[in-house]
Order: sequence, then structure tokens, then C-alpha cells
Amino acid sequence: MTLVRPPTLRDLIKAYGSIEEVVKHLINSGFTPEDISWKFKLPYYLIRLYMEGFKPRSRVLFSTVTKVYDRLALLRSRRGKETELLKFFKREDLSLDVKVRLALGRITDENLKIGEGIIEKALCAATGVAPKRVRDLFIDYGEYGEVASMLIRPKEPKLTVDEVYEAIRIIPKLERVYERVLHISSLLQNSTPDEARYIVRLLLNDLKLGYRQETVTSAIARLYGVPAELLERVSAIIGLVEGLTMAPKGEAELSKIRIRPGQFLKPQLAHIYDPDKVSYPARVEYKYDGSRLQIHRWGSQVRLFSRRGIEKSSTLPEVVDIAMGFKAQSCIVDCEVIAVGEDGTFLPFQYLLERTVPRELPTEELRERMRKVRLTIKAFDILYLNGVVLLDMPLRERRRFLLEVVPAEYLAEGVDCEDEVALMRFYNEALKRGLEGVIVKDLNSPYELGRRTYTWLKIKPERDTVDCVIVKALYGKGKRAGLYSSFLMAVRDPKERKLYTIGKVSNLPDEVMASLSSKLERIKIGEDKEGIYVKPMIVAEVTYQEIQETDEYTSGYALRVPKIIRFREDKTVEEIDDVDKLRRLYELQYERYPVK
DNA sequence: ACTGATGCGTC
DNA sequence: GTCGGAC
DNA sequence: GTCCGACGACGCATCAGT
Repeated sequence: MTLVRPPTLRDLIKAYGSIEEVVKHLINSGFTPEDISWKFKLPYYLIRLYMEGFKPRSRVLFSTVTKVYDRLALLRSRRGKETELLKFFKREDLSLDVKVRLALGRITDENLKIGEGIIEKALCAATGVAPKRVRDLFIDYGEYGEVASMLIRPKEPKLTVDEVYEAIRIIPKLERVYERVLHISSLLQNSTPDEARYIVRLLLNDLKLGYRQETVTSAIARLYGVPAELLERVSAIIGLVEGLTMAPKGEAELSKIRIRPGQFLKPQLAHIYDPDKVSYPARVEYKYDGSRLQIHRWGSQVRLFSRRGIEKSSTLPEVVDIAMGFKAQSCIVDCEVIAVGEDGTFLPFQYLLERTVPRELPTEELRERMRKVRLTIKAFDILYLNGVVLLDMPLRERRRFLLEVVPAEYLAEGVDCEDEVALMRFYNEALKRGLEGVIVKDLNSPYELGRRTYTWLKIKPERDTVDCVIVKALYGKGKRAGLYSSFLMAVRDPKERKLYTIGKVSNLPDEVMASLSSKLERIKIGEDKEGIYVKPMIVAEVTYQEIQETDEYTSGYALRVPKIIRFREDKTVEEIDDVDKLRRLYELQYERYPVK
């Protein structure tokens, strides 16, 4: 009896013709990708690539791209970065969409479901380094790309752009956490420190190269000789990557891109109110505490989009019904969707999330939620009507069409104000009626896709303030590495010497953060993986937009949109506010501003 | 079957 | 949603 | 003036782990 040698990979390739066929055959015979990786000493990511039918097209090394990234990181000026990008886009050995995506640091529009947690696991798996040490490096450098480049061993670069690019694109197909970890760690094991830095950054959608997307746009516009404004507009309509990759078709083709219902448009946004920026007469409307919704209707078709373009049509059927009642053949309407009780009163924002967050729900569950949280809309703009694009029309004229299309009960309430006195009168009335505030709009302004403009200004009230004390300081990330950049605040027990947490605050100026950080080090009394615990003695006055009930903090309450107003060096921890005051403020907030 | 970790999208 | 800060 | 990164709370989805 002769011993049969197990077939080598070489044998199998000979038998099946190609490595791709071998992998397919082995998977069909019941082997897992892990088995195959183990048996033939093949990197896990390659097996997953072959399973997805990967066919290498170009042999360009990924290290040529990381060199471009490094140069971009070093260049200081916008112009310099733009020229370097232009040089990159001139390369003919890579396709334009690959180059655009590499430049934008966004390899796919799908969700990778990769965050810092999975990167940390993958780094441990790839290097055998203990999680504690990886985390410590992360605290020091504030970013996993740099950490990866420090932990990965130098080697000859051999990854190709194709491999890296496709390996990232197939990640959405890896459902299990351990699959994603194995995939990424095998990729990192086969990369150089420089490659690892940028692979991690690509996975986290953040290249940290210090240029903006408009720099990428103008580099492409320059290369293909098309106006940057046109390219921007096309990108606003069909999407950034799609728009930029159309540039070679030239100005004539780009000009043909038209807005059509069914295709999401980036909504216009508002700035904070500044009295000097208002031009009268101004349109002033209630600001409803809801979620932005863009309604597209053409014939009997309706599509709803959230602020970032997520489709919501299937979970908001009552809004679809409302849209069916619009008096138009086709239209795109901008509105706020809000939660209302059975009596028509406004419900707090938290309730709305139960309706707007889910992506899809079983019919029964959806019905139940529809009963519990009713919805209505408040429309305030119209972008398109019966084949005509209204964007460049002044608001005054767009509103005329809006009133014809949308029934009165679904329109945002407002008035035209001649001066600041009238504005403030309407604003105060809005607060009395329980609204979030008002929006002030320039009646002569066009609708500017995707831009935050001073032609729309929001006014929201200052709420009460709470004096509280820092009990914990959390490590900053990215550009705030090495500092404590967010602070856990607490209030007193009314009787005993106890503290109850109420949430975290951040957003301090760099200088303040720096001096605070050293102060905190001196009163440190403990630590965990997120930051340090400190002796409660730094008192701050904090304001907020709303108090919410929560299980997250020991007081039972949390502040929505918290802000530090000032530090109270005149106050000791004995003199801060207590939980009773917080409870009173919570109960008072809807009395003083009736939710109606 | 439940809880926790992780990621994502709303404000 | 907020803010500060780079560009 | 504009954009963007670093932050806040919340609820949901999904998988990991018991």
C-alpha cells in the first residue's frame, strides 16, 4: 500500500486550470475559507477575493499610491496638493473611478461595518501584540493608521492596487466579525508599514491628508478642461464619484445632466442666526423638532430620502400617503417629518427616532409603531415641479408653487417679517407654542444644493444652565491626541455626599483644553481604557437644548446638545446643582414650552 | 433568550 | 446637533 | 466665507457570548 501525498496547491491548479477554480472547488466541497488558508498557506483575503471572482487587471503596486499619499500629506498648500492630485489623475495605468475613490478615501459607498473596535482586533491578530499595548499606542497617536504602521513589520511591498481596492470592496459581504477581522489582519500581514497606515485609513474612511473634496474636484476639472462649478453641480445631482468620473466626457455632456424625481439631492442647510445677516422682508417659519425629509413624487411613485440620502419610503407609509395627495404630476418637496400624539400635540424628538431610524420593519411591528408614534410633515420648500427645476428661482416664487402643491395642514407655518421686531415677536410666539425655534429665510435666495448658507438662519432659545463638576476626562483622538477632549459631568445628591452623572461635554478651544489637561492630570484618582477619573473639583456651567430621560447616566437624565458656558472657579463641588434641580428643569421644560 | 459590543444614522 | 480652526 | 474634524445623546441592527 502506497501513501498518497496530499495534493499541493500546484497540483490542484494544474487539475482545475486556475487558482480561482481551485478555491471555488474547495468551497463547494465543504471547506471554509479558513481551512483553505491554513492548508495552503494562502492569505485569507486572497481566498475571499477568489471566492468573489477576483480577476487582477493591473499590476500597479499599492505602494505607488501610498507614495502619492505621503507626498500629499507633506505638501502644505492647497495648490500644491491640487497639482499632486492632478499628476495622480494623469496616470494611465489605473481607471478614473479607482483613482477618484482612492483620492477621496472612499472605496465603496456601501457600509463596511468596520470601526476602531474591529481594526484593533485585526491589528492584534496580525501582529500578535496584546490589545492593551495596541490601545495604549492608540491613546498616544489618536489614530489607528499610525498605530498600524508602527506595529507592522517592514517587508518588500507586493500588494497591488487591484488587490487592496477589491479586498475593501468585498468587505460588506463578510457578515461575521471574525471574518472581517481575519480578512483585514491577513491584508495587514501582507503589507508594509506604509501600506498598513493607509489601508487602515481607507477602511475607516479618513485619509487624514488635509485636503477637501473641492480640491479633488478642481484637480479633475483642470485635468479635463471643464468648469469646476459645472462639475460640482453635476456631483450634487448624481453623486460625487459619479460626477467626477464623468469629467472626461466634457462640458457638453456634463451640461446635459438633469435633475429628475427619484434621485436624491443634497439638501440646503442653515447657519446659526446673526442679526446682521438678515435682509428684510424675510420669511420666518417655525422650526419643528423633527427629521429632514426629501419627498420625490412622479406619477404614482413616491420616494422619501433622509438628510443623507437614505431611503425611508418603506418605513414611513403615512408620509407616502400624504405625498400621493400632492397636487402635482411630479415634484420634489423639502420638509421636516415630526412625531405627534393622538391629539395632534408634538411629541419629543426621542419618539420620532423609533420611526425614522429603522431601515425596514416586519408589517406587524411597523403597524404597532404607527399606532404608537404618529407622523406628519411640515413642508417648507419645493425644488422641482412637473418637469421644471425650481432651484434657481427665488424663495418667494418657489413658495407660490409650494402652496399650490401641498395642502395647508402639511405646510410649515410662518410669516413674512418687515423688521427685527416682527421677527422677535413671531419667535417668542413660536417658543410659547412649544416649537424648537424659527428659521429666517431670504425671500430672494435660490435653493443651494448641499450648502450651508447665510440665507437660511436658525434661531433657538438658550435654555437654563446647570452647575456641575468634572468627574472623568476622556482621551482625545485624531488632532486632539494627547489631550483630554471630552468630560463627564456630574451633579450632587440633594442630601448626601454623592455625585450623579448627567453626560459628557466637549468642544473647548485648544488652549483651554491644553491647560485643563495638565490640571486634570494633577487631580487624577483612577483610570480606565477611555480616560482618567479625577477628584471632583473643577466646576463648570453647562447649558443644553433639552433634558432627556436615560439609563446611560446615574442621574437618570442626560443633556441633549450640551455646551460648557464657562468654568466656575468661584464655586466648589459643594455648591453645584443637585439632581432635584435637574428633575425640576426636566418637568418644567414642556410646561414652559408646551409641546403642542 | 438575554445582554453587551460595535457600527450607523438621526438630531 | 455643536464647536473651533484650518484653508 | 466655507469646509471639516472632533465631539454630544439617542434608537436600531447585528453579531458575540453567555
